Amino acid sequence: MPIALVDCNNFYVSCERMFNPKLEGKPVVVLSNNDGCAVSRSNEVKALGIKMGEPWFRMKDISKQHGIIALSSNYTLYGDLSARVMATLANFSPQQEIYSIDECFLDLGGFDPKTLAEYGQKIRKTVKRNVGIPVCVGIGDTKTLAKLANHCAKKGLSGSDGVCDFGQLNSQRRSELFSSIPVGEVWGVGRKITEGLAKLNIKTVEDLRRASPEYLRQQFSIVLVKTVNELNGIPCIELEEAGTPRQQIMVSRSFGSSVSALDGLSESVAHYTTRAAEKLRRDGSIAASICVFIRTNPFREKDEQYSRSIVVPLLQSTDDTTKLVKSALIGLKSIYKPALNYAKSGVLLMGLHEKGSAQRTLFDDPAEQPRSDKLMYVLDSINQKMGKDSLTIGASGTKQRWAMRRELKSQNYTSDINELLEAW
DNA sequence: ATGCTCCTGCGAA
DNA sequence: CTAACGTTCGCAGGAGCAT
Repeated sequence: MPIALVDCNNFYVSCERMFNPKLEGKPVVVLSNNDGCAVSRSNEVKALGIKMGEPWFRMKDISKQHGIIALSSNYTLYGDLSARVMATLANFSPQQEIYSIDECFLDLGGFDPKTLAEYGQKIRKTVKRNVGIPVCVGIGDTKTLAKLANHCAKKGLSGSDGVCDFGQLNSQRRSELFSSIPVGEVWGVGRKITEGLAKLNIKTVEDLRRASPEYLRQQFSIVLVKTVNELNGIPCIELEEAGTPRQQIMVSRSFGSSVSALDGLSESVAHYTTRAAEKLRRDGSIAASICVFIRTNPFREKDEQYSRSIVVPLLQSTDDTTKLVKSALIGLKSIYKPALNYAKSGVLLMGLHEKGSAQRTLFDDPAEQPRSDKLMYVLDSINQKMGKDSLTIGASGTKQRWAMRRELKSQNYTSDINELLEAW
């Protein structure tokens, strides 16, 4: 059963180029939050040898030399364009799994196997024309093979022009191709496992494909065995369609500059909890506990280091921002240590379950739940109508000096008419 | 021996 | 001028505990 993996090329950079064509043909990087390090690179930047995750301050010199254009990440824009790409791709298959912001799997079972490469080209042309984003298509009998085929398509391996269909290869050609690909390119094989495999002299995809599953099970984990099966065309990882809500919700950020006082940390924690609670309500879930963490900057080795977290159980599972914030701030107070340079804080909502299934406590006030629901409904409605944080809780503060740096951000072209006009 | 919860490591984008 | 290094999610598996 063939599966396609469609992946956008240099997605964030491609989004920026769509609304600013002057960036076309030039070296462009998009930076992570806080303008920290490279998370998306144009081909020109890759050619200069700049690696994924390279810190911005360390590439400033080479950037000046080659006129690299750096941009802060603009998730409002990328999220919006992602939704357009996914909606377009949904037309090409009855079953779609949106795997990340820039890629999805499509079930191509039932299509004529001989025409799949052609179909892949049609997908590419349609997305490019309708949305403006370039994509590559990989096709294989399992999700792992589809991912690998996509890698080949991106690299232009085995004569592929943006589309690679492993179904077209006979076993001889496939072996040759797999022998030329380092094992670390396989989905599920990261740094550690690549190291471990190298010790066993398993270095290419072909080496891994032919390795003994029993031996790998003993040396590694069941996950790697599944990967090997998938490389051999035996499906072990199902296509998952949307529906199952998340099991945990994390919101955390590094600060724009370090924070020492409890006040500043409290504001940040209240703010992240507000964001997390919004996601929670969007999922239709409630949380049983909230974890709060703070930490100093491990890269500043001269600073005293400190990293603590605490789980605060809620008396009753809830999706109420005010209750979650109260608990989070109690937790924060208990782990706060004065006179340190904190670099980051965050919250994690845990023990999530469906809202309908709330366990009630013996001493419930029956009027309380509807009151809370009504308040959250009003809060969400106003913010949806008037914009994020039009109405928010006082504990988040107003100055937010800890807010992250985004000095190089482009406009919100697709979600704010004034910013679009400004860009013209 | 079995089943849980909590925590860490790993991988992914 | 200096210092400046991301975020969010799931899964596996071991430790620790209770039964």
